[in-house]
Amino acid sequence: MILGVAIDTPLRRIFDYRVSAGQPSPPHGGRVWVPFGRRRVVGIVIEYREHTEVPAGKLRDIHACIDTEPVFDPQLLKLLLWSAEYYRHPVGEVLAAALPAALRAGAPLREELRVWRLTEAGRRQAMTQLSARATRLRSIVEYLAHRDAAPASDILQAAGASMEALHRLAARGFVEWQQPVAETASSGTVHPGPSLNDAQQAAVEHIAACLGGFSALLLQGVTGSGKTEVYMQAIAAVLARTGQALVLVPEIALTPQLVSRFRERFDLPMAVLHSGLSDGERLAAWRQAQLGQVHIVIGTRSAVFAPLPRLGLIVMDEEHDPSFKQQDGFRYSARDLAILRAQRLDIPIVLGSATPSLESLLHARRQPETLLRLPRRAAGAKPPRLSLVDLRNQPQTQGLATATVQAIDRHLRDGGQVMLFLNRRGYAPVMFCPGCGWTAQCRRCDAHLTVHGRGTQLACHHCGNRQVVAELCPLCSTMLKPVGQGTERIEETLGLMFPGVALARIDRDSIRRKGELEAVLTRINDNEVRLLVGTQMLTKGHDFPNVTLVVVLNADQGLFSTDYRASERLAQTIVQVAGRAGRAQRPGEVLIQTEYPDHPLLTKLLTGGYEAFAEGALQERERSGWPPFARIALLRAEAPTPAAAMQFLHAARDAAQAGGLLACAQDTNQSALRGLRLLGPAPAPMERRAGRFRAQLLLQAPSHGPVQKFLAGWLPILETLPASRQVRWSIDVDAQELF
DNA sequence: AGCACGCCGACT
DNA sequence: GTCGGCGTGCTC
Repeated sequence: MILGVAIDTPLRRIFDYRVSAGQPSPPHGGRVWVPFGRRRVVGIVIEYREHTEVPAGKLRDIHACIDTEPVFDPQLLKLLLWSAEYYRHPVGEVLAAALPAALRAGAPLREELRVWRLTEAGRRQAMTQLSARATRLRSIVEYLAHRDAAPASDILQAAGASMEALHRLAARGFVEWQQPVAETASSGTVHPGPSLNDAQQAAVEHIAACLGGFSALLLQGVTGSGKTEVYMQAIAAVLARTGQALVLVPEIALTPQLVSRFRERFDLPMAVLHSGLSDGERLAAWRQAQLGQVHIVIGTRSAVFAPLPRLGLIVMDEEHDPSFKQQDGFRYSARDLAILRAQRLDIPIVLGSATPSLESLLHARRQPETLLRLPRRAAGAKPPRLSLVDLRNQPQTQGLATATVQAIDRHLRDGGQVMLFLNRRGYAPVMFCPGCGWTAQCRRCDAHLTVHGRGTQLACHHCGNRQVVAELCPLCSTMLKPVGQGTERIEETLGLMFPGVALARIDRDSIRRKGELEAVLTRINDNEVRLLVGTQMLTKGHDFPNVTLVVVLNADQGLFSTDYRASERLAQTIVQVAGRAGRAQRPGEVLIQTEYPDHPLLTKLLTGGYEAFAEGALQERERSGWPPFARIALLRAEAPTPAAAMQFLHAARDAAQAGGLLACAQDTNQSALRGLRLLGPAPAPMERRAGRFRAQLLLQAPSHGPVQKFLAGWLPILETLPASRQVRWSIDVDAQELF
């Protein structure tokens, strides 16, 4: 019998192994130990065959089976195999990404029920009575001597012994096993939620009516409209049918507060899955999910692969968030895979957002019955009033326009809280020489160094490189000057303008440890802090009931980007930040500082809100042939020299030409590659990063069929290109950021 | 990615 | 005379 085995390696193929007739054969989707080169690795069986093309001299036997049951159920395995193919990523790495590290390393699938310990006799006499030559037995005793009890797998691994050795010790009365204490089951009740408004009620009823079949529902609710409440009541309906629910959120930062709201409502076993867990915690959560012991799983991106035997509903919160697309390695979109998973399981998925992705809006436009709207804020709070502050015609102090300062002062005196949003951490983005125009650049990136610590330190935000700042210009010895504003400097300026007003800054530099964010948020909600400055961190999900004024300090950054998605991101950010204002009784005000008050993005957003902006953006995308009206993939390359990266991409392009792949694309009749184009290669917008030069080649087609067809023919050729050895290259299907 | 083999510079 | 640099070749 021949097994097709997926191995955690960047090689884009599976490896065939033999299993002899007498050996126990592992299940499909189960793990095996196999010899691989000179290593012994864990692989996952994904094919059973009678024959193989592999020459007999190369074919090897598997070493051992690890599992008697699959680690991935057939549905999940199929989804993973599909993903590997779709994202053109090596299967072994894809399967590894979906498995907790412990299982990747060969840990048992099921938690071991037995723990082994030394008996009293073993503790006193084993070392003296055991033969000096029984090294394995002695090391087991030694291992157990300084701990209470341990599962067999730990003991055997540490002692390098086999189960037989443990049994021999048991026979001599030196060790014994016992069942660990069973966990207490939770009561399994769902507390009633608050009463819903009409829109919420309609949404919950609609979702509940969809249970048991596939539908992709967009829950478009303005910030503060009570989306979480809708999720929870919809989940209650699934639980009532004994189903499991999967809740996906963009960031770990959002999980603690969401989890605590869920725990208050659901007195049921739940699990949390995110990158902040230890290997042991992740393994435990994964096992509980797989055994169906937990009813709800809340997790970040990779939780889309969580094993859930009775999955009945998927909820994806902040569905538009870019962190649902993995940005390195296996570049999957958790959003797209969650929809696919729901479709294959024939269950509904709820995509929630105040600022839906254009993909979701297009889908809702084509199938209006899938759109659920929450147009009003839940607690009867009024929507915030947005206005622009024209930076061209008034004096500013350190990036704060006079009108802005006056507004801040007014809100503070009225007893409100003020939040300032600036997507730029540090003190100043540039260190500049007034004498000769020199600026401090990163040695390894095409970027300015950012000034930190009131001008005492320089740091590169792209490669992490840090250095102490020189006071004088290295060229002309003039005193250097920090130019522009970051959150640190805004904090300093506000401190001088509003002495005595308690101030907090929230960004990656000020929030270092776990729990620090929570602590600051508590101080804010207790009204201890009146002025808040922060980056993205402020925009995501947190509730600030006392904030009455929100200021967006530099909206202009995203207005003229080359990235086709930048304007969508900017609009989403502005609307999300604006949504932080006036969530309780007091009405909110939002000020957006700009040099371009007539820019269509801003005027659309102000007069018609996110929907008007999105409408315009969709028309623009349709006209120019970008997603969601087309599909793209990006071939990225990075190398120690700019020439090497470009050479590889040119070679890749030529190879497509030579292989006839592009000729088909230009053929106007029924070619499978119709309408496909290659654009570039071109250097990345920031060509040099961390000392490596980056370039990209863009693939564009009217639908994903041609993209897939093209990549299937192209990738095997790329692997054989001589130029590929000089570069690190990767393919990004449905790329979201153009480098 | 690992890991080993293999052929040229500064050291016990 | 050896330790060790990373080029290149392979993994069923």
